[in-house]
Amino acid sequence: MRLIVARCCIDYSGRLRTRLPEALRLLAIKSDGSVMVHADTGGFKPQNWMTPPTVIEEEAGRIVVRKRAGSTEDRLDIQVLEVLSDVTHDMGEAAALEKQGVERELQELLADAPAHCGEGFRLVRREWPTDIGPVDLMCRDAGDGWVAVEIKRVGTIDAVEQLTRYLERITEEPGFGACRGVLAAAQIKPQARVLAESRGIGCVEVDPAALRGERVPDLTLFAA
Amino acid sequence: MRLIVARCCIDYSGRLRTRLPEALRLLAIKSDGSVMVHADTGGFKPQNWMTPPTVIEEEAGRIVVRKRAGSTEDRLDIQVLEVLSDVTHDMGEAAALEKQGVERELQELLADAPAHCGEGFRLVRREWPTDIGPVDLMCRDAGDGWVAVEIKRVGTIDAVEQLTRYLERITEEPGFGACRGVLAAAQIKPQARVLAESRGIGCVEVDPAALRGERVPDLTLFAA
DNA sequence: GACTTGATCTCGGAC
DNA sequence: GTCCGAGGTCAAGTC
Repeated sequence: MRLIVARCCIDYSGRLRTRLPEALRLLAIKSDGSVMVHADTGGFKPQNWMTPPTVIEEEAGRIVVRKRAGSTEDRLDIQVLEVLSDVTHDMGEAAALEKQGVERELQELLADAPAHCGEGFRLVRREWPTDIGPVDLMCRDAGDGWVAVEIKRVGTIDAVEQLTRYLERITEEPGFGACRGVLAAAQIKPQARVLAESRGIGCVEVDPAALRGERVPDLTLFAA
Repeated sequence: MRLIVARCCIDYSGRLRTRLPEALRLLAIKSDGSVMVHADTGGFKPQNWMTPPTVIEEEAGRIVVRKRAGSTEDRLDIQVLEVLSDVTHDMGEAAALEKQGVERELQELLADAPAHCGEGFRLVRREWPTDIGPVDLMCRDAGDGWVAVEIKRVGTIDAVEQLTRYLERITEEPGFGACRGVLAAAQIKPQARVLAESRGIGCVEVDPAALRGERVPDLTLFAA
């Protein structure tokens, strides 16, 4: 990785055009050709960047980064006015990031314990297919009625729209005339709740930590 | 800005939990408290990061970055095993990025030339207010009928949903019973087009470059 | 302060 | 290849 601290001004053209006036910035060039332009503020997002594959041309006082983007070209034109530092480090291979706690995990937990989505719910199938995408969980309720469950980490108005589209499709199929909808999420936004209730869609907030803890049920609870 | 190149392993916990095994990485700490962890590959997104405001604690072989996140805490725990470089640069103020070619520009161009959204369209108002947000352009068509125009750079299924919600509200108002909807975008996704047409919403693809070129109309076209 | 929308989003998965 | 959905989205603007 090459790290350059320099006074520079930068023009980008591609899907849009931008200009960065003269200032001190960090230019970072990764060994895979990634280029980032960072100011000393503004969080993790660069002011400008280019993802691989790139072509980097360098001459006195100027670095041009180019990339084919379909029929057109992405171009980062860096005018280097003053270099304060320019160092390169050989960093070898990086290891991949391991994640837990996202939507997929929540779906697995609720598939194992569908009653958390509603009294007496039993799982029929995960990823129930429709022609506009899969329903996360298809269940039957205590009275054997069909229930489509949409799972999100955060339940928003979009999740309600998505579930509504699924229900439109499902209720067109024979045998599903009475299919209900339930939105299950770790957190449900108030406006999503209002929209859901106005459409007869149920809302359930679930606690991932509690579900995780239940994964091995305490069978002694009902013993003795 | 402080730039550290070090062999390290990192644990993040917050909305989710992640682990990064031992490897050489760049640790960048901005003067506003932003922290980024970059490998030598993988584009502009850091493997881990923390946006301001943060609290950074440092002791031998360890950097802990913390942040209040509601009732819980975000925490980046960096075990530093070997430091190859550790430099700090004073970078002063950065200048803001100036953009052109995004949705706002497209709205301005179409407001100046609403006929590109449909034959004989005349602009009544930009940002027409409804109680769920503003309609980009409210127009009347050649027959004086109302038309709500939603503008996107890329027209997706979400844009159709958004316009549908506006139309639901507008048609509830007296005098708008016949309001039509048109989705105008530089590019419209096929599935969005299908959904739009199934709901009676029109689709128009517009070329920003052509609109830009028309901005100063060639009046001599009709002269002499 | 909460919520909504846009983004050079990025990234992954499915068809 | 194209499209759609998730994201520790981030960040800006509005209510």
